[in-house]
Amino acid sequence: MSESNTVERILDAAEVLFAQKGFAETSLRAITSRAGVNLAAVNYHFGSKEALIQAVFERFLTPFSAALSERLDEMEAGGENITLERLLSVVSVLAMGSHGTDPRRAQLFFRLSGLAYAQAQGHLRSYLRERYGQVFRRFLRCLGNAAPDVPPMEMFWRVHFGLGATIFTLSGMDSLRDICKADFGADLSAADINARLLPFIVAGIRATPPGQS
Amino acid sequence: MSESNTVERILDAAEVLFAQKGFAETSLRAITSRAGVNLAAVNYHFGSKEALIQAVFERFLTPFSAALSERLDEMEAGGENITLERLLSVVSVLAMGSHGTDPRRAQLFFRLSGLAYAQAQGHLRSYLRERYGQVFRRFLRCLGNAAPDVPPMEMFWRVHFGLGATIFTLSGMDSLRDICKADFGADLSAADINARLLPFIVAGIRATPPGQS
DNA sequence: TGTACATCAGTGAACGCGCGTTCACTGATGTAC
DNA sequence: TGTACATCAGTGAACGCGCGTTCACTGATGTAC
Repeated sequence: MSESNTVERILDAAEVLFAQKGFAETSLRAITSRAGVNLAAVNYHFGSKEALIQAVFERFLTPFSAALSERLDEMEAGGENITLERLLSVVSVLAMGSHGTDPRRAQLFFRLSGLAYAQAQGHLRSYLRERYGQVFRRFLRCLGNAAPDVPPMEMFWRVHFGLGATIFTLSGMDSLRDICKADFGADLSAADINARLLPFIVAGIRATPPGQS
Repeated sequence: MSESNTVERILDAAEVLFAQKGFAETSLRAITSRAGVNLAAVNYHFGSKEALIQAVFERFLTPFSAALSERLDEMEAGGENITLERLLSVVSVLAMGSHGTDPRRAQLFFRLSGLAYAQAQGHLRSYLRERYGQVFRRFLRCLGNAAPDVPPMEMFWRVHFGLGATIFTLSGMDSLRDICKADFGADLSAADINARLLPFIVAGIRATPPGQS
């Protein structure tokens, strides 16, 4: 392998611990000790804690956004009529599957995204925007084509509403699932929750915009 | 006043700084220096940083949940038909207005809630659940009555989806508003965004549940 | 009315601790002549 | 083939810093006799 094993182990450990506790609350000592590597290795390989955080996101998002781009290419080339449901389920499947087959990875992904939005002082947010903004805007355009009744600006907000519902729910999924089990006796999987999210978001996006008949 | 001025000033400063940076990233030195009080005053009045965090939430949520309870009493006593739109707009108005008339306060509230969900290691989340869970469950029951076609468990999830959309959007409102202004030339107020959230959530909650005709 | 004591908000300085980062160093591997 | 040097992943120990918390103390106000 061209990448050293140490780098991967640091990223694995950081991913889990950041998702569990947050960025500021996770020390490099905790990460390196979990990874079984020397404390100084983080600064040796990444340069700083901040750069490590970005690297964790990059390892998640780069394959994801590449796969999304590719799927969008295929769908557009196919000339088929691309529905809202289709677009959202493609994203959902890619998010769940583009990091190996471990569904726990996908949950980490959403937890980290939630943290990133809540905590990031700017460095992370602007980095993500610059790095992945293009794919995001393309996806937004596809959504607009699939729901031509919704004006672009309305769509912009509704996508963020849906993103918020997704990130918030999947980021706090464990405790919500516990409550659900205690109150309703139903033991839901991540896929079950996803299946509930989709119709909610589709209906929200399709809602009659305010100030329209 | 029975409460000392120092206590209020600490809470004011903590509220703003926590919302700006997060809990771990905000030091007691930053808070006390902004408040213009002695560093030791936080531990004197609150006992610890953790207790200060809880106190910040309590000052927000206690008047809010009391006002919500009261409004629900009124509505139920009135015998009127309580619609989904009505319920959600009551919550929205109370959240916006129950902390004086300053709309900036409401935005802080959502930012803090987002942080609480993302960061809270448990102490804050379980504290909030214990302290305000009853009002929340009552509100959930009202929603169930207003949309009898949605099964209780489905409603549980959809309310959290809507909560997620709200908290996520209003918590990151400033930067989303900037993007919206840059991309669409529209300068939206918090009230405008709220007006867009409401139909999205109502439509999402009313969506045909999966596995139903 | 005067004195002794209790209470309490607030203070200034220091405490020990864990943090991210740095630095001189090791040892293995590759390269040039 | 042998030797000298360069590169590079990784290490162990220490650095200085900012953190939350503690503690002995002050000064004002209230209370008992």
